[in-house]
Amino acid sequence: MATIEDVAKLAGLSRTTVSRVINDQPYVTEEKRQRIIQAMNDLGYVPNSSARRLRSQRTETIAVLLPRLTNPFFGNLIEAMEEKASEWGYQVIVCQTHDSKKKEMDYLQLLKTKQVDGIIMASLVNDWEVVEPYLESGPIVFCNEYMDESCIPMVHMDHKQAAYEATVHLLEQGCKQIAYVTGGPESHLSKERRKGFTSALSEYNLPFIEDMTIDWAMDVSDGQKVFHMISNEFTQVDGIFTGSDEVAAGLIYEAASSDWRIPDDLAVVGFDNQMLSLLMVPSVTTIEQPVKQMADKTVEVLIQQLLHPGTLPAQKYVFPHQLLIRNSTKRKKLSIQ
Amino acid sequence: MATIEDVAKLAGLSRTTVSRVINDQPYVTEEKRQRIIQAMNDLGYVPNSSARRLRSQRTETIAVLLPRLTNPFFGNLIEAMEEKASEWGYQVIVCQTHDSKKKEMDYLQLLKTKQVDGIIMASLVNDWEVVEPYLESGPIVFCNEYMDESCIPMVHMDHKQAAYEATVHLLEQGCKQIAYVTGGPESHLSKERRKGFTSALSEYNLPFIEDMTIDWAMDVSDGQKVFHMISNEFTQVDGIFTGSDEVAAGLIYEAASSDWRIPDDLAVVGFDNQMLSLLMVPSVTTIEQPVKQMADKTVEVLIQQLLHPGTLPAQKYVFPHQLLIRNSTKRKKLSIQ
DNA sequence: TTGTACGCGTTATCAA
DNA sequence: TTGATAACGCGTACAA
Repeated sequence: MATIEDVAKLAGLSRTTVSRVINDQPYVTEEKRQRIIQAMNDLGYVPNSSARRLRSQRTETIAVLLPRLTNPFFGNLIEAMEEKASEWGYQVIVCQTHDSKKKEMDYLQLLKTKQVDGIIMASLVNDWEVVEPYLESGPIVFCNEYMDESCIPMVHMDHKQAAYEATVHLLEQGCKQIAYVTGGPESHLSKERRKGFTSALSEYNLPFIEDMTIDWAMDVSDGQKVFHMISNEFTQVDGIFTGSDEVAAGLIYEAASSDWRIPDDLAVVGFDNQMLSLLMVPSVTTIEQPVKQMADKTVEVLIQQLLHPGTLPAQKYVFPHQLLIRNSTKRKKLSIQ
Repeated sequence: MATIEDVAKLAGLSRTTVSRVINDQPYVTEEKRQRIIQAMNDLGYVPNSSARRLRSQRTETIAVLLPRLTNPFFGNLIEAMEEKASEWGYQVIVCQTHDSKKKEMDYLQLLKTKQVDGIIMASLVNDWEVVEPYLESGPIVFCNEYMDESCIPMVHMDHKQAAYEATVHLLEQGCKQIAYVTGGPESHLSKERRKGFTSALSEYNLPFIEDMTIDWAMDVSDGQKVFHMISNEFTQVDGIFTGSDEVAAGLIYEAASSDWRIPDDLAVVGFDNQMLSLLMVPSVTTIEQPVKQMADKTVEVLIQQLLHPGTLPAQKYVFPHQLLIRNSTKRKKLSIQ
């Protein structure tokens, strides 16, 4: 492994001069610059990143915390983040918390130990008071998840409003008994969604029925289970608000081999507008999130803070969503009425 | 930022002793150990990772190169890899090459610059001769992709055999004109698949027709385009071998709004057994890959090399696949015959 | 325009 | 059982 010292010796110059060439600094004669470049090539020299990090106190690496990559929403998110970060010369470390408080804390340690310059939290299961101290070690930005009491930049959409709109849509289709199906931990985000759901209900003078709430549904197979629960125990349910397209898909898949008709017996809305939701038969009404824009903005905001600390207010960046009405809720009965 | 020096001073001991405590080394009195632990807590001391890296020449980080995370196969792959790596205390850097030779090389540089200890290549677009020199800087393991001329560990399944079986299945269903649809660069892997495809054809005395080959289909929307090409230009086609479930899904989706019946007019096989392939109507016949096992083995092999260099032969680990026959190829006509 | 010398924070060696 | 000291490889005041 050739070091800067080796290059200097071979070129008959000092480490300093070599360093200047490496970092494109002025005050080096063209002739010597060439001699050094030659020497670097001859030796196959590459600057040692660990030494640079120690010296500069910067790693040019960020960590992205998220629950799990299996969820395509996060897959898309990190894909866009990696691309954006790479444009700025930053590496991205993937950190799957699996909604575990401990794992989330472990990954936050990356900031303290200086393995990363900053952190994006798209997973948030710990309370703010335990996260906050890490801010001393570097910037943190929330993406998707959010928390009012914190004072850091947040990039997300209005989940409350989105849930509200989806629920109103179900009600407009004539649903009288809507089940609320969600998954993952009780995060601030999921609370917001629930608020939107209930506020739509109360607008239609309907109560929120705790019995018709399921809080463990995260993927397709959970969706299948949900359908069986409903068709066995809650036969009066005629609409479902779902926190994910996967759950909605599992539900619809299972309904196909029953005598329940979707949307007429059961209207279903998903969330995220995954490819899946378009391809299902019937296609799934869902909420479109501007994933790429949110990812780009998040990385931008974080890197901005790294490059120019303290110049950015702890702003909220709220992105627009869109309710995509598809066949899983379009009731024919109604259009005839 | 407290350093080891600060801790030493506060505890009234030397850096060396503190270092011993940090690294759980013997030869420290219990009393002094406690004093040091106390001091560390008081100062909120955390060892600086950059300094450790420089000193130890190890980063405890690996890079995973892959084409893109949008493809759920790679999403699942890296999810499993991150989990496994995390068990060993290793960080994972995501590197999306987008099938670009340049990006692939750029990411390989991480090894040279000592930003990572080792690399997993699940993307492989460069020739072996340009990849090989990087082996000097650390171990590389192939996953999914492979290359006979190389001499490093490879973890994958038998794509040739898988493609062969899928094609034979189409032929058994009575297909006479099978289109070959693939995407991405001409990798060794895709060549293997094609070999399997052609060898099945020739076994049934059918020629490989270059005209009925499409090499740019990678996702759902490409699948839709493919269907239109076929229904407009190649109406004689009655079966399709597809390199991905996404393409198969797009094709099937588009066929639904035409007068083509699947599988009777057109039988379709996918690849990877994504959730999607099960949920489509009709469900998609596909090849199941043992993603998690492959991911685990790959990480295991790489870390093995990091911990005990030179103890492992450059073996191939070939995992079994499985042809899952579903409705997109099960012809009713035939079962009556 | 170039070089000397120090420090970034750790750990390993060796002597006490 | 403990500590002084020398690396690890690089960047940068400061001096020349």
